[in-house]
Amino acid sequence: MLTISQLASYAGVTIRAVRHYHSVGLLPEPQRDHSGYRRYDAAAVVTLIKIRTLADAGAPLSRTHELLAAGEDEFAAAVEDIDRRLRDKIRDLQRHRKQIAQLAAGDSLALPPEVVAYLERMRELGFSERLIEIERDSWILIAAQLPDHVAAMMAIKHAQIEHPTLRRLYLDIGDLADCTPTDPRMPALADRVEAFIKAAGAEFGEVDEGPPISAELTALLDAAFVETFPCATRLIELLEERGWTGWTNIRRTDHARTSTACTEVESRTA
Amino acid sequence: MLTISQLASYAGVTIRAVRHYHSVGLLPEPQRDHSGYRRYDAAAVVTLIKIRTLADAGAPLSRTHELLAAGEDEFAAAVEDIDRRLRDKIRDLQRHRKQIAQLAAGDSLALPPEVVAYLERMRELGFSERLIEIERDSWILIAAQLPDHVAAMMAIKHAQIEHPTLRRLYLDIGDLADCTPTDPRMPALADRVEAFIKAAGAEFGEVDEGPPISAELTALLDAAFVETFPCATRLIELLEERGWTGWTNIRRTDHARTSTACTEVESRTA
DNA sequence: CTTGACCTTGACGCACGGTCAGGGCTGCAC
DNA sequence: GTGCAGCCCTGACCGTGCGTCAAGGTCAAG
Repeated sequence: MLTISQLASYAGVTIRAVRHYHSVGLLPEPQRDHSGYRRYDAAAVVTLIKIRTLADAGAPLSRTHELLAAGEDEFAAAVEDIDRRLRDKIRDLQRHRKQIAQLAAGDSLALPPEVVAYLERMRELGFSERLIEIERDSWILIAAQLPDHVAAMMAIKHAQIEHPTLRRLYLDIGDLADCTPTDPRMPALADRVEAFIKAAGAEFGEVDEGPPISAELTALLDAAFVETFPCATRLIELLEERGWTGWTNIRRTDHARTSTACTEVESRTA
Repeated sequence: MLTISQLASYAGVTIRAVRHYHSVGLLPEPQRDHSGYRRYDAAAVVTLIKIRTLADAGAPLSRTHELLAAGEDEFAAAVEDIDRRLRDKIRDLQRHRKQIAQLAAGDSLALPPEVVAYLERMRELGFSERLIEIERDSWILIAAQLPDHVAAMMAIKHAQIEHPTLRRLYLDIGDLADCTPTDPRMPALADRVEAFIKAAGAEFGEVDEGPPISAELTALLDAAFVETFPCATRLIELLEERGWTGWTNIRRTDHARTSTACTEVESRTA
């Protein structure tokens, strides 16, 4: 007769596992000797090895219970089921590996590669880190909501950033990082923003269907922008005096014509 | 400002998950409004998306914590580490799948295919089910202890089973299933067992090195055998009268020459 | 005022044991 | 006899990553 540790070592499991199987009814409690110790026979070893075989093969313990008692047909069906779930798990893990592989540096965390490339380009062109960060965070949000539209929007952004006027505008906005709302450069900046929007509207015409950035997301992006650039509040005020509302999705105030899709995207600077 | 449900839906997680991240310190607790509700800003969405990105990629939450704060180098190292563990997991699961695939019918549970084939042959030859069961269980035990020796032992067993004298002996032992220790056939059976062992010893000569079935395992197998065939106790007694001890590893009593490896294996009938 | 949809904290549950804590038994050496 | 090492016992908490229920408080609309 075997003690619990002998049983465990025969089957290659821990004593704790044996007692666990007892507690869940997988392995029947054996007789006890005069001092209360469990005493096992060879059949217990066999049962335990079978349990481990099933468990090692990935079957949940709960099913192991039925499987030990099952006939050939049920058993075969159950094996197939377990196998299917193993396949699924493997597929998931392989997907995880691919995702992990794309997580190279900080910027690419949660971002598609087009956006990473765009942020790289911003760095090359000397944009302020603060501006790049808010841009990155904004695109994380957008990519999470509209993954299928990111590529198209990015193409436009890439084109824009090579446009000298707009680039100059971005650089100057980046310099506003720590300025106060009363900074003297603000009115001129508002004029330049307005001029650019008008020019863009004239150049690309009007398009009603644009990327469906929702009003809520727009508000969130605006809020993130003013959070990063406190004086942006003032800039937006100045633009409202000139008849524009919003920032991410900047438009003519109320009765004026709605902006085009292109200006929507083009005017996203943060 | 966002409520917890809005935050959760932006990042594609459940409210419960958000609160869980708070509780483990992954996501900082935001401000509360006048009625105690949590209020989030865009930065929280970004952090949450990053957390999910890492978690979806298979990083454990505990590490996610560090990863969010890590620099590029640590991050790259950590990613590699996670990837390695994913690979390991995949390898394990694939091994599980192979094992599962071998679990076709009852006999093969925890048994290598050679043994399954042997049990099949026993069935074909008309051995009693009881004998086949104890044989199967014995081999489960042996395979668990000495997986590398099973193939060699099985080769010998396969040869033995085709030997007419031994086969006849096995068949008769199988018929003892429900007999009493006083069954009149016992002495003759003991004589035949002895004769066979002697013949086998003469035929194969003596070999000192055999498969290392330990004394404990031998005792266990003997115990399992007498458990299944109660009258085996009597048979072993009769053999002891004739100068033999044990069963699985049957040998000359004390001073007599030790058995050869071949007889050890050959005499394993259960 | 009611209703239903939201929010809060707290706690249990899952699978599979690991790891104490607190105590008893056994056998061997001194 | 006594001390020690090495077994054994039960009971209970720990960890993962949340799901789910309980028992409320809050908010906006009808």
